[in-house]
Amino acid sequence: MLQERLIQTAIDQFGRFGFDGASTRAIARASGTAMSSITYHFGGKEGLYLACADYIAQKATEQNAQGYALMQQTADLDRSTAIEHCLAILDGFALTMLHPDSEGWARFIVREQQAPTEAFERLYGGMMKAPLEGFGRLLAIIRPDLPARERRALVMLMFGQALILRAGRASVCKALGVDSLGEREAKLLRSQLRANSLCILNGGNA
Amino acid sequence: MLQERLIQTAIDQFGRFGFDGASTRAIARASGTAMSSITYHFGGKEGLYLACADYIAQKATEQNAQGYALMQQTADLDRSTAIEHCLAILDGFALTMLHPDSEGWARFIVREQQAPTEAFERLYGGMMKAPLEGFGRLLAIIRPDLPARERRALVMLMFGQALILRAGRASVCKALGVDSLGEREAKLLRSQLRANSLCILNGGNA
DNA sequence: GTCTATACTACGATAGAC
DNA sequence: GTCTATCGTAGTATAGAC
Repeated sequence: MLQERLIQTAIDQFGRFGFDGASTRAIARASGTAMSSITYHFGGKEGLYLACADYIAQKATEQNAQGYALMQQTADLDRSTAIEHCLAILDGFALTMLHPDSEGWARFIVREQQAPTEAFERLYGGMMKAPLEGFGRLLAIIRPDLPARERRALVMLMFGQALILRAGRASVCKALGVDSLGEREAKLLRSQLRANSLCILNGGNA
Repeated sequence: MLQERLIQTAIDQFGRFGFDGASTRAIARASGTAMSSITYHFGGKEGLYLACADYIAQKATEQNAQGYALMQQTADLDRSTAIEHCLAILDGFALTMLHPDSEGWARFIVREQQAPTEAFERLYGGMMKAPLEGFGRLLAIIRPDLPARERRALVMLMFGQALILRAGRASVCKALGVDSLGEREAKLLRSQLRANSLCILNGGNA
């Protein structure tokens, strides 16, 4: 479909060059159509930008369906099961951050976080709010000693460990002495993330 | 000085709009000079961009002088002192990420990490390499059980917890239910970061 | 629906006055 | 060293053909 092709190209270009740096001409050309198609389908450059945010949120939600499942029925979970769910969710997030496919849209999101616009509202509501709150509910089971405020802070810090794999990718590569993160590095980082997370989750009882 | 004013303005504009999105005209205008001054002093837009990277690395190094001090003499430290040094360094990094002043140049760096250019080489060599390696040496004292490879991964994951306070600022604010991170939130996040880090550093012995 | 053609604005680089 | 003026290029938006 033309609209989808335009959006996919646009996500890459907006992520790479930013809203101002990307050009509708180049996006249209790379999508094999004329620039005025963007005006027709999305009303202009800004409409296309917002459509990109919606598209990312929708695709991410679809792709992370099993992660969502782990966060839904949190009512009657025992502690060790909740811990395994947390570890699985974090590992899933790390896998996404490590996966080459996330490069394009992750750039888009990281850029939005630096200077949030209307597009960020759609991204947060569409793909972040539910997972973060679900993770927080699991934490409530695992660390009942922590007040809700501390729990919310803890959620973000734990996700930060995985976020750096994308947002600080260049530094991670340098620090590990590699040009890119391959299978070997992914394995290393994921197992270290799991170990760290276990320490943190058990922190209240250590 | 005119050159410094140009650089400071440019860091803000490049960080906000990216290399292509920022305009030399706007940078010059906001600095109270003509666009051709950029050509004269820096050779052009790209020269100004690289000068920004050098400026950031230099200022960050100056400002973090005490953090560097904590990482130099690592030879004969006992374990609990090394732990306190690690916690202090991480807290210093978190403080920088939380400080409003870092907003401008942090945006510049986060952007560079997404699509590294020559400027990233200067940033890494000028302000990241030494701190990350120093932190790694402290970790070698604290967690002698960990191989060097695992240690390097651990360093990055730990810094990730603090990095999200800048790179994922918009999400952190949303998750905490605030519009911006004030004193209250800073205190909360820093103490939770300290608690997490203690758990991780003691992980090998728990 | 998708194209071409056009109007208008802004960009970076550079030459030359002072 | 800093300015103004100008050139060539590229941006978005829009009108109108098909």
